[in-house]
Amino acid sequence: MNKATDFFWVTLMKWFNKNQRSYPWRFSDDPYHILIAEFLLQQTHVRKVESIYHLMLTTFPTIEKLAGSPESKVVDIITPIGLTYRAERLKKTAQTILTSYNGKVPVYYDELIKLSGVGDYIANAVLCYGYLQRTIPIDTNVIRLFCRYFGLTSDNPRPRTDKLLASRIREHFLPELQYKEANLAVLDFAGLICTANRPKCFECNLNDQCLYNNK
DNA sequence: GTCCAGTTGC
DNA sequence: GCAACCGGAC
Repeated sequence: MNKATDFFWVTLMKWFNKNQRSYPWRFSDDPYHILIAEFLLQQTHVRKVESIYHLMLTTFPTIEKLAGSPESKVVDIITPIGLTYRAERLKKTAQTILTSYNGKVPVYYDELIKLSGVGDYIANAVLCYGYLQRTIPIDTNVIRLFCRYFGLTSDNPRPRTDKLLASRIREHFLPELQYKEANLAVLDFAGLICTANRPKCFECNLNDQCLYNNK
């Protein structure tokens, strides 16, 4: 890893140690909990997910419960956060895990990605947070932060969907240790400081070397 | 109006 | 590859 990347991670982790956010799903490494959390979090502000995550897990404490419950019961719970088609995918995925994987959330990317409603991001999130594997789920926050700081560009009008960009980040800018913490640090930093609108560059401790701030 | 811990199907 | 999906916050 080069010096600039090293400085980025060291500084970011320093910030994270003082400012990290606390969410219930961060206290679990149960792949089922992670799967539920990531399903709820897609295209949805974390604030809103906080309020129903607990209800989801108390209502469906196990994969068996979720697979055996009527879809409408899931819809009722997630209606307040929108994208209710997630209910059908959640139930379908629970059933698949039950019947095809003996009730255990798959450990392989190729299997995860086949589940209904599970794409590249959720598959990597389950592997990283649930199975503590050395991978990074790349979402809109990761893309935004890296593009700004390192001046990465994309031909794609929606950079967050740019697969080439994602592979470049995976290849060149990943930390060597503490994958889980590093991922969370990016999410928190991007959510609190390097926000989509009106980023708080004035209170950013990375602003010295940030290409976005110095452009 | 834009954005959100994205995924899917056209 | 890209729009559509959904509700609420800013």
